[in-house]
Amino acid sequence: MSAREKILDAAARVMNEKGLARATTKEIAREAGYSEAALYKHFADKQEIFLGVLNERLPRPQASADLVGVGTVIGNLEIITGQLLRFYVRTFPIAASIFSAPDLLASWREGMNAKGVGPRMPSTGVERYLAAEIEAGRLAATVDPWATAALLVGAAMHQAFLANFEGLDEVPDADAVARRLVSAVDLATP
Amino acid sequence: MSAREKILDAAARVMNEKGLARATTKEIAREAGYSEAALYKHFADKQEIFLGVLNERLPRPQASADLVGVGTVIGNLEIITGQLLRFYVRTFPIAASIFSAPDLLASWREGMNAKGVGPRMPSTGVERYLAAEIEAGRLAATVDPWATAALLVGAAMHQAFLANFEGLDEVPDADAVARRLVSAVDLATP
DNA sequence: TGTACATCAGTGAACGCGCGTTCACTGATGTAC
DNA sequence: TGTACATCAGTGAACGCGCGTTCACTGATGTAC
Repeated sequence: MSAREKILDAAARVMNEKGLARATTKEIAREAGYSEAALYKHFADKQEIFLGVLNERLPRPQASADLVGVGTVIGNLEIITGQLLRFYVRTFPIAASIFSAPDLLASWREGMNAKGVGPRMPSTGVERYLAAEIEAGRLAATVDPWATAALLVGAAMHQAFLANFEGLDEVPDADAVARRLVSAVDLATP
Repeated sequence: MSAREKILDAAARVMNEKGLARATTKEIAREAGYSEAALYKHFADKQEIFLGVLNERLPRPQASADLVGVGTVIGNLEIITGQLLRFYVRTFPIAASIFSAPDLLASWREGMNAKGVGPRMPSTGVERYLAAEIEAGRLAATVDPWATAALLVGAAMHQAFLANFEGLDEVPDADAVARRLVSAVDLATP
């Protein structure tokens, strides 16, 4: 593994364990097993290390397009919601940190915009899945894909927030929570 | 207004505008119109200022108990969801910041636990409201108060997060968003 | 094959700066008699 | 009423420290001929 990758791994670990405020060049270098000076052979400055972590070390949400038409819609939404709970619980600590440094947040947002990704990916993914199931005649046309996606994705993020707030690294009984959330949305079949 | 209150106001403003990372004693003092030394006449250290802001300057979620039995359940949930959107959009920047400083997060959590409040207040509030409406016979007993509250509160927080991420200070079309979210949960009447 | 040189990841030590905090002090206000 | 003293919010200047960053250097590896 290249030094660059080791440094990003180390930085991600420090950010997760000690928080952005204590993710200093000294800590990152120590964790990576290099001198502080070595960081500057691979990154222009500290902010570039953080951007590297955000862009290359945050978990990616899973795509749900391949579930269209298979199994049951409710079963699929339970799977998707479970994945979202796991995704957000791992993403939250670092992603939330960034709000303490508006400069970093702005750089990250610009980078994301340039690549056409961003924090709406999970909800637009679920929205597209629901629209496809309506199209496939497996879900009533009265279902609002945007709102339903907003509810499930939002609830997943919120549960992940609560778990992180309490110092947990996973949402307790994630699958049961996912089932209960899905059962409370309005999902008429045609 | 006492110096203590002015300092807390100033700190809250700096935290909102420049972020926790740049909320230095110098900035807070300047914003408050005092010398840095004056801060230490009213607070033991910088962390105590931050805890003061968290405990005394974060908006409080509104209670929804007084809505039971009046108007319509759906109308009330739209009002509640709209309030949640406004609550979270103002709370989010500072609350999220805290995840960059786990020490501060831990102190805050302990203080909250001691007072019996915490980040579950909005969802338990909505949950209690729904349970009361079921009790009052205005909502089917098949509705799951916990899950319904988790969906609406979660979606509100998520929409607030998206707005903040984009640098906005309010959720666009909050009332329309609230209506659409409420319409997508399963709310059978008896 | 041997030799001279170029490249480059990595380092120890130092740099200046801004941070949180403390110090000795001031001056206004209150209190005792 | 006047005087002596106590209290206390607030300050300017300084403190030491840890931060991000740079510097001159090393030594291993690759390359030309």
